[in-house]
Amino acid sequence: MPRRARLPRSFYARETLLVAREMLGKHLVHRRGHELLAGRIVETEAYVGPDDRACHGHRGLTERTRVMFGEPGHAYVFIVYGRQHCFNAVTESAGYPSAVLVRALEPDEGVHARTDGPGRLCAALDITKQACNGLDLTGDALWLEDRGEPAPRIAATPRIGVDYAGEWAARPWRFVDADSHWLSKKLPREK
DNA sequence: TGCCGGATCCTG
DNA sequence: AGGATCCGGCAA
Repeated sequence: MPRRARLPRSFYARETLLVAREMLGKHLVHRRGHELLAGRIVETEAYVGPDDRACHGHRGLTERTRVMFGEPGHAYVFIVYGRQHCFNAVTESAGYPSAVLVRALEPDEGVHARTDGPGRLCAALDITKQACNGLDLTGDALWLEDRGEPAPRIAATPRIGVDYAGEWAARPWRFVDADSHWLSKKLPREK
């Protein structure tokens, strides 16, 4: 069995909006012992630098956001509302806080629970802050892979759950596979 | 040390 | 529509 083609660090070390779009259609894979838990990414959000009021890095470097300020191609996993874990891939360059949140997957290998929503997909893939925050995405535990599938049709909307961010909340930095049935929120109906 | 808000989810 | 739930960040 050939080693799976993980996305290289150079994939992540680029403009966050571009990475967020290109992550659609890639597969997120978590190795848990002998089994793999995986899903096809159908929804992402970009969090872009210290000026973005919705980005955790906006408030500066803290213990919670340390990974986000580090090298690209690492997992930034945090806990919200006491119970939900959220998975991000760190982007751009060290010192610049930016990441792509994965908000929904289409389940494939080993996954039976719901994967629509950032907290649900982490539960379904057994991604936790304790075990996964800071993991190198070019390593053997947690990674993204390109299976050579055609790029999906992409739609952009404002990000979810960041109304506190003022004008930044309106920016269309949520990206979805426009043809997916596995999104965390429905798209506005097409004309 | 204490308080407050949150990149969500579930129930009713 | 509203409550659960608890950690991190900041003020004191």
